[in-house]
Amino acid sequence: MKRASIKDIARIAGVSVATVSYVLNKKEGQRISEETKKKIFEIAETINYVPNKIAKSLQNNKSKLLGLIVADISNDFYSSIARHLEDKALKLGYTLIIGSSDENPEKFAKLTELFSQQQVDGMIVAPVAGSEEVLQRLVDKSYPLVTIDRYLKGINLPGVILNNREIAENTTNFILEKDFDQIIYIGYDTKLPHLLDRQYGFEASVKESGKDIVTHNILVGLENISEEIQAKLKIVLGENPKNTALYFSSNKLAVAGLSYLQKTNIKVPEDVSVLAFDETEAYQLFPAEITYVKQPLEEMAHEAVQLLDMQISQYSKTAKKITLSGELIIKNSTK
Amino acid sequence: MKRASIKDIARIAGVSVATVSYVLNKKEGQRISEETKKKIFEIAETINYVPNKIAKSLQNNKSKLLGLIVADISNDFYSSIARHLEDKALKLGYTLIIGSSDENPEKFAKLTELFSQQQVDGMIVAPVAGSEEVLQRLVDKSYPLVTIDRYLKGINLPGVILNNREIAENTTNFILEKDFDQIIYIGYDTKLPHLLDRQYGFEASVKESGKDIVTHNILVGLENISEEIQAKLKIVLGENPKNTALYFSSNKLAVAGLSYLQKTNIKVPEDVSVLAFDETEAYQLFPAEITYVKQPLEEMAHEAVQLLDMQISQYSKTAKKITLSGELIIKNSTK
DNA sequence: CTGAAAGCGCTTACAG
DNA sequence: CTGAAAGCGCTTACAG
Repeated sequence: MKRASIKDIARIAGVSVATVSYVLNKKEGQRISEETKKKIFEIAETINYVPNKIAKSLQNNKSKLLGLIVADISNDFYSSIARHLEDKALKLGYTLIIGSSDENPEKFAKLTELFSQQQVDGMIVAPVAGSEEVLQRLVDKSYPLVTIDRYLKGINLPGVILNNREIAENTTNFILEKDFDQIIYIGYDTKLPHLLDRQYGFEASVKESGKDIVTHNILVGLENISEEIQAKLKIVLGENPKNTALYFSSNKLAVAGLSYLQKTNIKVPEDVSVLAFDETEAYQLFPAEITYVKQPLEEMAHEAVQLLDMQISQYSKTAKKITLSGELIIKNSTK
Repeated sequence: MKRASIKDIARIAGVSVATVSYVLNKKEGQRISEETKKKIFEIAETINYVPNKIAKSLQNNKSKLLGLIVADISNDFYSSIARHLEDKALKLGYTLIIGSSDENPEKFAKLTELFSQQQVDGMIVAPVAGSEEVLQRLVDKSYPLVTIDRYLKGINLPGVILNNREIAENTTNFILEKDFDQIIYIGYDTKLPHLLDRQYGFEASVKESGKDIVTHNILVGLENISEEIQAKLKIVLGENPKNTALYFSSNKLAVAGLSYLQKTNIKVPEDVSVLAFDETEAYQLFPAEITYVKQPLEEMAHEAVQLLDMQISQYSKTAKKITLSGELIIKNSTK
């Protein structure tokens, strides 16, 4: 069906499209008679007029669309962020286009291209390894952009980030104080700086403590996380682990690891203590309540949208970074 | 910055915009010299030309945007669906705009309005109670639309749905065969037909079986699901439940309920058996593996996008419904 | 083989 | 108080 346009209204009302446009946009300055206004509103109502934002976009070069690229929208962490971003964006009149990169730089590049074609006013991205060039190109074109969750080395992008290194150090110190015989860091085999920061923070704290303690790093790929973690935990923990701490650097890893502890009947926190990054409702189903690092997701979303909106409105063109603090929520999985 | 347009290319190449447009869109019929073609492609490349889909949209009345409205994108179930929809949509050249309704008909209406203004080519919606009128209006305007997960009474919309009633009956029969003393259905206090179908299916099967068995319905609101379920389970299960089955009609409910069993140390499946609708990775952390009804999410997404695309392309204007079957995945939470 | 021109649905500076 | 007209970046039927 053909949708009603401003032209239809003008024709029916017997005025010009300009007048209709002025009235519908409630422009001051232009003084239109109350009578005409009323007539126009009535007609718009009855013929079910819906403004065509596309036409408006073309005119004023603002689509009111924001592109969001995450690794995978079905991941708890990202869908929570997406939800908060959606709310914040809506408040400023933006709607969200989403795409999942699957950690694939080609797909990431394709999504930026697609979004760019769709004329999004800006993008919020969780960059993948190998996407430096694509992002640099966007920045060079001064495309409004803000990173979230992640950041890349060797390229300076505006973004909101967690104090990964610092919170990793603090939380590792928290663990160290408890005098475990063995501490195991479970992370990703990755080049992504935000994850490496967690790992290095962990390692630095252990080293600094000067404690004579056994540590292991279990680093897994992105495929078969569960299988890999379970196999490696089996080796490192052995049959009868005692006085050991597990430090998981993400909720996905934690779920995989906890599942193993569950199956093998290893007691938390009696035998093994557990600390994890990020929340997930899954923790509710584990016998012990999990001590975790809480990321301020809502605040992150708020700052990200804010930062982006400022770039879009030209208030700011600098690669401003906002660092937010994680918070250790201590439960009973760490004795 | 000003983005390069087709006009810039034309000017530099010394040809008309029409020629550029033909070349860039690889239109046959128009026969342009290889030389001109090559020149145009080169210029497009060097000045970093990105086509403006907005302009194209205005011209051909196709935005290649699909609107997705779910109850809450941060919900596991919907973010999984969203992921599949994203993939399917991308294959057909569409990108996805998302919005969360929060079960609020006003917000739902606002989102449809917003998406409509953004000229989405069609919408995939999980309708909320009270959104009948808004949806009817869209249908009347023959706006391409398909429902997913949910459906409403008294309005005939194209959509893909689960065989809720049937799978509820079948799975209830599965439970009934096991001769429990008590079976408890945990569902929502709702008017949403897809959930009522599950409840009625359960009730019908129990009745039909003619078994002299105690049944309870625990129906909760949307706020404080956990607290409400836990309080009610406490009353119904008592201190020392035996030979009882719990039938959860969603994964959210199941997580809340399982969390309670966990805390109160009620053994699954020794004392209480559990069956739930939908998966969630959270189940991994529960001591017993949960028997659940698996919805074919990928297939649903596929059919939904297909159905929508057919409407958009005018192949089909009928309110076609596609019903897919749930599958009972039997694990050891049901003894 | 290529171009001039109209048009998609709006906005807005300008004129009256 | 209101309208004619140009323009946003494209596409496409038509003419040559």
